[in-house]
Order: sequence, then C-alpha cells, then structure tokens
Amino acid sequence: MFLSKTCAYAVRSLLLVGQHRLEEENGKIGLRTISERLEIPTHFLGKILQTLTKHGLLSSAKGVSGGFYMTDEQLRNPLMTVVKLIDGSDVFEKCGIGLATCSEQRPCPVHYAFKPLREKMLKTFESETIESMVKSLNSGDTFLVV
Amino acid sequence: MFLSKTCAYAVRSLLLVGQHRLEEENGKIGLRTISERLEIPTHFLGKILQTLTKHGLLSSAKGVSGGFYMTDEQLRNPLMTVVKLIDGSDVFEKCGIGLATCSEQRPCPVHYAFKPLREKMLKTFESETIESMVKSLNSGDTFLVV
DNA sequence: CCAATAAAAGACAAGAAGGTCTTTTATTCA
DNA sequence: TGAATAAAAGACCTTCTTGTCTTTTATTGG
Repeated sequence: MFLSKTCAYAVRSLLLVGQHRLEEENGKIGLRTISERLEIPTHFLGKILQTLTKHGLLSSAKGVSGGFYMTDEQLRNPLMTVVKLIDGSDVFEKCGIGLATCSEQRPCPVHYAFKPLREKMLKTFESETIESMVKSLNSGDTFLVV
Repeated sequence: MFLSKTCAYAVRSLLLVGQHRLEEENGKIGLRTISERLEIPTHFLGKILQTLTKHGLLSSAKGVSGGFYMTDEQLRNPLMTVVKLIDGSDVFEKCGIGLATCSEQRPCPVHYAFKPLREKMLKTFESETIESMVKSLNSGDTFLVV
C-alpha cells in the first residue's frame, strides 16, 4: 500500500462516519460500532479518531448519545488532508531512493521516472474527497464493509 | 517514499556496482567502499547485498580481491525485480485501504482512483532498469553521490 | 443531581524495520 | 601453505508502528 495501516484505518473510518451522516441527519456513531463494522482494534482506532478530531477532520461529542460525526465542511476534505496528517508528506516530497541531495537541479536516477507518478498521485489525492467517495458507496458502485 | 529504506539502499547499491562495472571491466567493489560512498551502515548493507546475491540480482566473490559485481544480465534487471524481492508485491496488489474483500468485482471507494496510479507505477518499475539508470548517471544527467 | 455513557488520555506490550557487532567460511597470492 | 582478505552468517539491540488495557473527563437524560 501507499498508505500506512493507521492511515488506511483513518480513511475507512471517515468514510463510514461520512456515510452514516448522509443516511441519518445529525446521527452520531460510536467508537465501538465503527471498530466492529470495520474490523479495526477498538482502542487503537480510538487514538486515530482522537487525532482526526483534534485536527478538525472529524467531530466528536462526549457522554450519553455522543459519538463521532462529520460536518459538511469535513465531508469535503480531500484524501490528501488525511494522508498528510497521518503519514506526512514524505511520499510526495522525499527522494524516491532517499538521497538528501536529490533535487530538480541535481536529480537522482529515479527522479524523472518517479516525477509523473508523484504528480498523478498528488492530483488523485487532492481530487478525491470523503464526500465523493461516500457518494460512490451510496450509489452502490463501491463497498466498504462485507 | 514508495520504497522502504532497505529497498532504497538496495537500489542505490545496484546502481553504484553497475556504474563501477561500466567504468572498469570486471572490476569488483567491496562492501565497505559501497557503504562509505553511499553513506549506508556497513553491516546492515551487508545483509541487503547478501539477499540480492542469494537471489541472483548481484554477484559476489569472497576472499582477497573479492567483492561485489554485476553481469550484463544482472544489469538488465528492471527496478521491479528489486522492489518485489525486498518489499514484496503488496504495493502493486493489495487494496489501497487494506480491505481483504476488495476486488474488481467488489471495489473499495479508492479502487478506481488508485488503479491508473498503480498501472503507471507498474509500467515505470518495469521499464526502468539498472542499466538504463546507470546510463543516465554516466551521461551526467543524474547523480548518486555528492 | 447523579448514574450511565462515551470520548480523551495515558501507560504499557508485541511485532516489524532498521542497525550493530562478532564469528565463520571461502579465496587468493606471496 | 598459511596469513590476509572479504563475503556469509548469526546473535543481538534500538526504534517505530501497531495493538491492548486502564483511568479520567465531559455530557446528558431520567
């Protein structure tokens, strides 16, 4: 995968919460439910969702009838935002074979081959949003759970 | 990076050995020299080169005037062979968000967005060979060391 | 207003990746 | 032929990612 396990968990969770929102207005969904539906270790997922919430990609409410939910604005976040938050920007910026000196002026042997790949990746990650993916889920074109 | 640190070390080493071969016919290069020129921890690199040698991507000779070298055939290996050996094929095959059930018939929400990315990656990794990259090094178009 | 609920937070443990050090094996050439 | 050389091999350590468990804090509805 391009993404770490943690990041994949984050994306899947945002998709599930996003999907839940479009189903029932203002409906919140709890940590346990998410972890069970997505088969992700509960407590580990807790931390990930904490991170997402702390950085504004997800909303949460404590206490009775609390849980996680997303605003319209949050639904419009591109995949990029999640990846940069969880995995960082190394995959988009760092030299493909780890050379500190690699640059446009002094490219490494994989530089030019990797460049279009990176650009395509960047474009994809910026154009795909939680919302666009949730729509493909709701239209039955794609699937998140069994 | 798409590649693990270990894999990047492997690629850089193959490039250096390949370059060395084109410079002086049948010239071998020692582990210590490689690790110093590429600034890679010596003993760690030793294991990586062992793996490459054991799987036929690199040749070695023990004893006095021994070292690592590459045959013409080895020079023609594509990047793909190295990546598959060291990192495995997950990046080319596994679902982008880690769904075991994801397939062409039952795609996940990132499936179609990632597909062209993967295909481009595959093509790139298969067409770039050690030899083609060594040539770009020798022509001064790209750089491996400071 | 308090008991139940659910997220936040923190400590800790397992596993994988990356890195170090020492010993063994094979080779050469003086 | 044996001393020097260099890769192979193995034991071990460190760091990072992933995963588990417990305690704390905030909220709400009866």
